[in-house]
Amino acid sequence: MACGLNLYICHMNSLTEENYLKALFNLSAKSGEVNVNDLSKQLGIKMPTVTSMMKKLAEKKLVYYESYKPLRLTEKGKKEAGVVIRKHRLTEMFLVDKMGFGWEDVHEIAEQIEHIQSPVFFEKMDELLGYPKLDPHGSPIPDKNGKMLWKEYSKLSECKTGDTIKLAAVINTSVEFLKFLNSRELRLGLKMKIKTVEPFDNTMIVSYGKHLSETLSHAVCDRLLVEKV
Amino acid sequence: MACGLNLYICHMNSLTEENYLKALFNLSAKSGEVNVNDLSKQLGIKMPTVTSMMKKLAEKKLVYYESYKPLRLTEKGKKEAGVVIRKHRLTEMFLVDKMGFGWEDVHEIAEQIEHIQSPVFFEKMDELLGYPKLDPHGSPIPDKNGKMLWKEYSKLSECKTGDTIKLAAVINTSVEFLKFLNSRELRLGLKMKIKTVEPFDNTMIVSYGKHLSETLSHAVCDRLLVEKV
DNA sequence: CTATAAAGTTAGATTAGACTAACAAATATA
DNA sequence: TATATTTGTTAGTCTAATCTAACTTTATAG
Repeated sequence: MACGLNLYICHMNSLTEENYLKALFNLSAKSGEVNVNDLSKQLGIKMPTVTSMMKKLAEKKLVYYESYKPLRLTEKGKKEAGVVIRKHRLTEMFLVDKMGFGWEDVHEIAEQIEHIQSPVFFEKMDELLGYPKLDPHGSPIPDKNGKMLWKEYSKLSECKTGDTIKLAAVINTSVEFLKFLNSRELRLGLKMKIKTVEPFDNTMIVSYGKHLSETLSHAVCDRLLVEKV
Repeated sequence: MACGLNLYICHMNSLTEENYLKALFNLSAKSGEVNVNDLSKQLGIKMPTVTSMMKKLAEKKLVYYESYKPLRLTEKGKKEAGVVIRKHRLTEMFLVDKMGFGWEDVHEIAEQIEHIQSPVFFEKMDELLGYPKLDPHGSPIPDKNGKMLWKEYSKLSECKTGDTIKLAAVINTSVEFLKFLNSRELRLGLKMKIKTVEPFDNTMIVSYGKHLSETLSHAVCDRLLVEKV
């Protein structure tokens, strides 16, 4: 046997396999083509290990794998990755909304809870949360079939002076970045106006809430997704 | 490295080791002396595997191990087992009180969540629950140092005709038993009176709430802990 | 007090998932 | 185009956790 948590019938993916699928899914969404090297870096696992796992996942019909070619998830692989991401994002939402954690503190915990094998557990979360569509960082929560769709957002960095926009999602979810946003009282849903864009470094001066003139570097603006109002 | 969830600094116990510690702790509490064979049966793992794990845990100063002698946890082992059991029972309490699961449905899920490595996660649970002392089955929740103490309960099976008692805990927490108790509306905290004890098979006839005359087999009464009123 | 049964151990094999070293293919650069 | 760099693969090693087969020790029953 040996199926991770010796509780369930085996055609299940191990925790390790789930992490490969998830990483591959996320990288594909971000950068189109994904190489062994990308995945290796993303997971902090050496390339030969990644190669051999790809062969294994290809056997299980979860990825298409051909030597020296880019990696691609099969439909089955996308679905299973999507389900893990669903569990991750539902968990983040639960931790923030129902347990009072800050959005900067939930990733690490969700990273573990996403591997819990218990459909009812996540269904209950979903129900208690009122079937949310987005996680605390504005990323969409895939449906039960792992299907996920992003709304069409723009980057704040692409907006123009005079635009009025609403903060919709963060691209980077590192603790440091989120703490920075906290320190400026920048939250999702916030309406803000772009007062100036410095032409030489693309720094923006924006106003929102009590903040009448806040300066945001290009690095920051490039990591914020917004909806035009 | 390879420390289970490659997130934390290593002197940590693996999920597998935690399961051995927990099983040993629980068996010791129940039956005094614990043999390799007992632990083997409890975990569904063959004896040679148990022997080798005992040697490993002895290296880590978590158990005292001598060939052919009964197994015993060290103080350190008791503490670490206690902490896992604390996480298990806090989780069960959370699942019942905060998520609306029935007491018969929480064991499997808690069995997985108990291995989550995140002190703040369990501290938050504890806080949201108001620092409970008992889990949904009436078992004590160990403190942060893994220290646990049972109140002095009697078995219902040892009570006499005419006794008035309060249901305090269940010994067996199998789904079937808990569903049986549900079907009779038997819940912890319930006050009941013993009307008759059949002398030949120790069946009891009891009354409580709307149930004026309910018959409970010895097998049932022997798995219920009660407080005398 | 032996003989058998039960419990425990040793030795060796297996699997998943990781690694390094060495080689091969693809890509970029001079 | 030739060479160097980056990327990818192969082969082989390692560890944790499991197993089976065979042997040993302790307990049990005549």
